[in-house]
Amino acid sequence: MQIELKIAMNQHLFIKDPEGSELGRKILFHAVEMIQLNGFEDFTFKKLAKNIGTTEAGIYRYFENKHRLLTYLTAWYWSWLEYQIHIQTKNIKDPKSKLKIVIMILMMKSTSEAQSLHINEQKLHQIIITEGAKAYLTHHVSEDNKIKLFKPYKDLCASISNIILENNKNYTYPKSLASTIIENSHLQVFFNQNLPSLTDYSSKKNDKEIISFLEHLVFSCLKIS
Amino acid sequence: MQIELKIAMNQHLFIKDPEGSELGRKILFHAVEMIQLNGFEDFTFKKLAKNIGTTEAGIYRYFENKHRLLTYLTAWYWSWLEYQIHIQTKNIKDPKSKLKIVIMILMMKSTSEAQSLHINEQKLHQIIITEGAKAYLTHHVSEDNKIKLFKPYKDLCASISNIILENNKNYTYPKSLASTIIENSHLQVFFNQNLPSLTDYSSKKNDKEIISFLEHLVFSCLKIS
DNA sequence: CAATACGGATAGTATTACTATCACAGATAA
DNA sequence: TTATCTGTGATAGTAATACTATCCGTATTG
Repeated sequence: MQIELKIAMNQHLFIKDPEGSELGRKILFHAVEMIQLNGFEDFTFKKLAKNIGTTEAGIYRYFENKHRLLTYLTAWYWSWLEYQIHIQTKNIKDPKSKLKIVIMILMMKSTSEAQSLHINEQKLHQIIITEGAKAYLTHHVSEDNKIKLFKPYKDLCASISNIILENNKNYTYPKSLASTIIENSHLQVFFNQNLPSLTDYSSKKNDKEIISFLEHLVFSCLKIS
Repeated sequence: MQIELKIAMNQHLFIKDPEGSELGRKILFHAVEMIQLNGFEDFTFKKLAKNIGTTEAGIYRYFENKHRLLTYLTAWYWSWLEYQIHIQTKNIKDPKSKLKIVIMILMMKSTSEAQSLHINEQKLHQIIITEGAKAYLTHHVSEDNKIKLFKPYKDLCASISNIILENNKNYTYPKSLASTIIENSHLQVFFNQNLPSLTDYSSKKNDKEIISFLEHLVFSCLKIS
């Protein structure tokens, strides 16, 4: 059984809904391929158009500019993560197990059967590791925030925050700890792959130690052994 | 007494040493002003040249491109931080106090008397919060790493890592924890200023709670009460 | 049948990110 | 003293980027 997944996206993230047409879906698919392969700076709408077989103007009918497309992809990713957390923890009683599942999902070691057809989640995860922070590290973050572009991130953070509080209802900084483990789960992978002397992991391929580090960090903060 | 501070920079960070000439120092000074004011994306060599009263070609004699200039500024910042940690902890015996000083320095709440004449450390700190990660979050991070552009970051991380081990010599991930608190000290400030619902702080202006969060995190990991 | 949506094709502009060349003034070295 | 080197200014030019605009055909729908 293949369950298709459709995530509702904020209207301001696009001009025309890319999931609603063939060309739109091609844009998403090829954008993910290209950004993952050569990075966001090298990525241009002209190259994307050429890859798809359409024109630059064709892409601009869907997205205002490439930064908005990146914001779209990150928003999609946050929503997808929150959905994963929701379905994979809903039948779990033990709060500690829930938190471990959250970390596994953040590290992409656990995916439910539901898949998106035109967005490759593994490749998108790789994009988020390197480019995700660029979606909000801008001079226009406040305007973007006003039109709710980062709502999926906040919702994800709130979900994880609640699971943190289930583990220790007296913990003072549940949201800060949530944003810390979200960002740090990406950063530690990036460092392990590219600047390993900023970490202590013995293997570049295996993420077990990163997971162990993150679990230790979270459970230490929450005083759970 | 004014103590001037001169930081030795990797030769690959520039074409001509900007600290060695009047124009070079103007480039650094105005680059910091401009990037802090309007962000790195808006910053161009043409605008910088106009602000200084020189030409675009004049800037290119000092830096290959604007990304390399950003890398220069971040490298300078890491070196400066490590120096601050060195002098401000050298007479401290208690490892826990040392670690608290490290956190204060990362949060720019503690500066020694030595100052740089043409680089404003407070403004540079603001730049690092928003733009610092962009220095390494690139497709060419490995090549940049090969020519040692990130050595100051690694040295800083190693210094903090050693102080962590002084607190708990059995802790398994001292460098990972060091890179975590470095990056997170910036991120939590950014979130507090721009996306506060990702945090739990009550004041946008006061960093006390961020410091308290970071201290709790570190000392929990190290099992120190 | 008319209206509208979708997308292909072409053109054009301002800005960005450089590269190259020439000229000149002041310091230094032979 | 003359030659040279260094630092900077001035000007020009190019390829690519990041858009914007217009036109036009085709498919869908009401």
